Amino acid sequence: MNKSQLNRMVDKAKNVCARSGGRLTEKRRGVLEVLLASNTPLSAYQINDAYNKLSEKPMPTMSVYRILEFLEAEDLVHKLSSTNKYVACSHITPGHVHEIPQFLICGECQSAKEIAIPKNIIDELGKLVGKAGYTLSNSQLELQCLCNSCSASTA
Amino acid sequence: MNKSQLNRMVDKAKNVCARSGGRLTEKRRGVLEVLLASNTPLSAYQINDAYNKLSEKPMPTMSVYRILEFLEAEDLVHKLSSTNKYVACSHITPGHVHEIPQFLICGECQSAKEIAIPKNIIDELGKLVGKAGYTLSNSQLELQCLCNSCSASTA
DNA sequence: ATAGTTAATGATATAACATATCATTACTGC
DNA sequence: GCAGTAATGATATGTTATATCATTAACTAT
Repeated sequence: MNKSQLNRMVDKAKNVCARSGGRLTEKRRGVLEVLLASNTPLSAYQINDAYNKLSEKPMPTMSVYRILEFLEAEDLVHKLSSTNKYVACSHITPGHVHEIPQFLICGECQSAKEIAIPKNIIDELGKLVGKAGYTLSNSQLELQCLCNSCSASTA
Repeated sequence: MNKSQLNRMVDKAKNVCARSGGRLTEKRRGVLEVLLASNTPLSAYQINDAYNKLSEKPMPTMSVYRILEFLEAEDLVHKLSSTNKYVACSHITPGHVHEIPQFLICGECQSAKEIAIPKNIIDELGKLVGKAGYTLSNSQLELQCLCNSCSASTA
């Protein structure tokens, strides 16, 4: 993502926060920028390192976790629980109705792509789940995949 | 799971290992029994604690991880990567062809149920993934749910 | 049966991921 | 500018996982 795209995203993020009364502070913005600039999901500690390289003043790890928590609540960031990594939401738009995010994670290059899974597939899953005596609550799917460029170079 | 069911499972597990040339040692059997006896998935450290309560000789954590790795390779145990917990496979049968396991995890009581997801749903997912420029590799779904008894008591 | 080999486990250290808690600073509304 | 709230800092600790080298157990071939 280039500089001007990044700035546009940050502007949108500011608006997302404004709507909810949240404050996109300097540090929160910094963490979000680190994620927006990254090609792959990052761990909290990786984010911390990246942030500290850019900023004069290092941030304690604790703050990174707190900030990630905030950004997740604003739907600006998602956590990939299968890999313990964090990724900027690819639909940062004020007023955007967030569906449950679904991710394709490349096992080779670690890239992650956020996709939408059509309602009918989710509904089918929901029925199955129902038959098994459960009810879907928050089903963020994280699918282990290979991306095309990695499967090309592997082959 | 009662004692005789457990023994049957362990016997089957022994056969599963025999087929692959693996050895179901005392300790590996102990770890598997801990998981079979549990109502919920357990972390490696919880397994360690449970094992150490039963056995005279405590086992180092490292061994638990190694044993879990072995049991996973034999498809006797699955790891839930969204919760970092381990669960005994519910289809321990020698010669059983393992499909990708799918789990429903109750966010309230933590119970996990292993289910099969029909091929057609997986195929639909696979098509979607293909359109996004990825290929499914190992897609163990872990769906966050509520089980019926928890949703009854919550309501 | 035993020496050589491989598999399994023990012991120890350390890395990676995450939360708890109390103190301090910064912003916000009056 | 003061009171109240939100954000961050500092520090400690808990939890999950891997690396590595030493030791013990089991299997194999002679």
